[in-house]
Amino acid sequence: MKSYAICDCDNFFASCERVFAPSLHDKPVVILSNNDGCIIARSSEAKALGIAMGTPLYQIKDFLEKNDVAVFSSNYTLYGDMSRRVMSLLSKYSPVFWQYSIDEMFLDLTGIASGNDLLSYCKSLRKTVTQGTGIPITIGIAPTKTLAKAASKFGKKYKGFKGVCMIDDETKRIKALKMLNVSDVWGIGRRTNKKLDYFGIKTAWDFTQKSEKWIQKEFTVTGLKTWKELQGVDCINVDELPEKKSICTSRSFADQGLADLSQIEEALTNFTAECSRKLRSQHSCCKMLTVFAYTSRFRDDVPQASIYKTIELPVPSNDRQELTGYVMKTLRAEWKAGTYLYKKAGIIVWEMTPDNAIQSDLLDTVDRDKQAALAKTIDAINLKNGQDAVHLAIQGHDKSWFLKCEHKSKQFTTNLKDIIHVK
DNA sequence: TCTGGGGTCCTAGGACCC
DNA sequence: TCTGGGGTCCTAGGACCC
Repeated sequence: MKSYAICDCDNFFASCERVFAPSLHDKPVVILSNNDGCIIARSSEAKALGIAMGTPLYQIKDFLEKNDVAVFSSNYTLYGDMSRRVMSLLSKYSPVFWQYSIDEMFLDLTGIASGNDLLSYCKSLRKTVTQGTGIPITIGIAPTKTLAKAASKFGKKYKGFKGVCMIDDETKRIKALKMLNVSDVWGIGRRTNKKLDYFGIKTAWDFTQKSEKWIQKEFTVTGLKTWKELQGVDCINVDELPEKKSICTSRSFADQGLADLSQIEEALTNFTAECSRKLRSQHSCCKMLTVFAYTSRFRDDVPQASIYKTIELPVPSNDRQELTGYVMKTLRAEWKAGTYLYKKAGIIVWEMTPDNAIQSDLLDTVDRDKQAALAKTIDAINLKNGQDAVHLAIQGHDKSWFLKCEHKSKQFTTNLKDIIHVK
């Protein structure tokens, strides 16, 4: 039998902020999305106040003030760095691990220990992470990943588990399934839950009592995988080091949005720069590229428009200048006459190939070696002097379209000038 | 007035071919 | 002009995750 552990940071973004603001230890904390738009993370105290995920800030601004809630703009540099510290500690506890998200990691603990020994192993792991980083975590252990996720739900909900919950025999499995709402099962979302509700399926246990055939018919292969995993059959496999199949860089624009082509051009050029950097960092080139821009779906008082155009590159690339050229050409070709307030835009790249295996085109006139050398040099300069110290002219420098973030904490861990002073 | 960003996987349906 | 079915490939969009 397999043993998987899911290690999940508690209220990750809020916990990161609290590491550097200890006075907020028992206080409600919320984190805002880009543009300070809506709530994307909450401390347990904030959850207890009934603040829902995704609530627009303007709707609850007064409520936050009244309840003395600490408010932060998102600081992804800080969260990314804290995540790296946590993941590095976790990965020392098993040769087989898989980082599932910024704040979660699966460990394959098969054969490392079992029963009470496995429990102690994970308790010591939890202590190491909390002491080493200041971030509290919860660990769920079970023979399948879906059951491990369920175990971590219980670990978070019931304090008696002290952050480590294990489902390792039939009695515990059945008990857990009967206590678990089917909507809380990993892989069951809102829509599926609605359908399940219609069939009178309330708990994970109810779900597992249906026949395999029926599940397959109503919920396709995805539902069937979840069904099997809940029975204890390990069938969700993951790559240990997954290469991304697509990379997306997109943003919403502040306030009403942007109307001018030149502003969207500037924004998209910056997104392209970021996207090409992500491509180069995983040593990939992309063959396909999508450019998109939308007006706000929440507004019916202004005209709506959307641009969504995919192109195929003659030769796969990860070069900023070259990709920018394609993006500009596509945007200008798709630009719609009339005045529209674009609220969001971005680019997606996919169909990746390794950057050392590019099949060049006979008609390709670009000197690929020269291009790669230039990109490498610019990346090195920017690493040393700050992102986009060297940039394309069209990227602009006033960044008028750029993000609103009025409550941002400092880069405590990644910028020397923001380091904490000890008196 | 203000409402996130970045992923994966699956399927329905259109285009095309025989 | 009428008449059919089956296969593949592609893509937009849905559903889910954090």
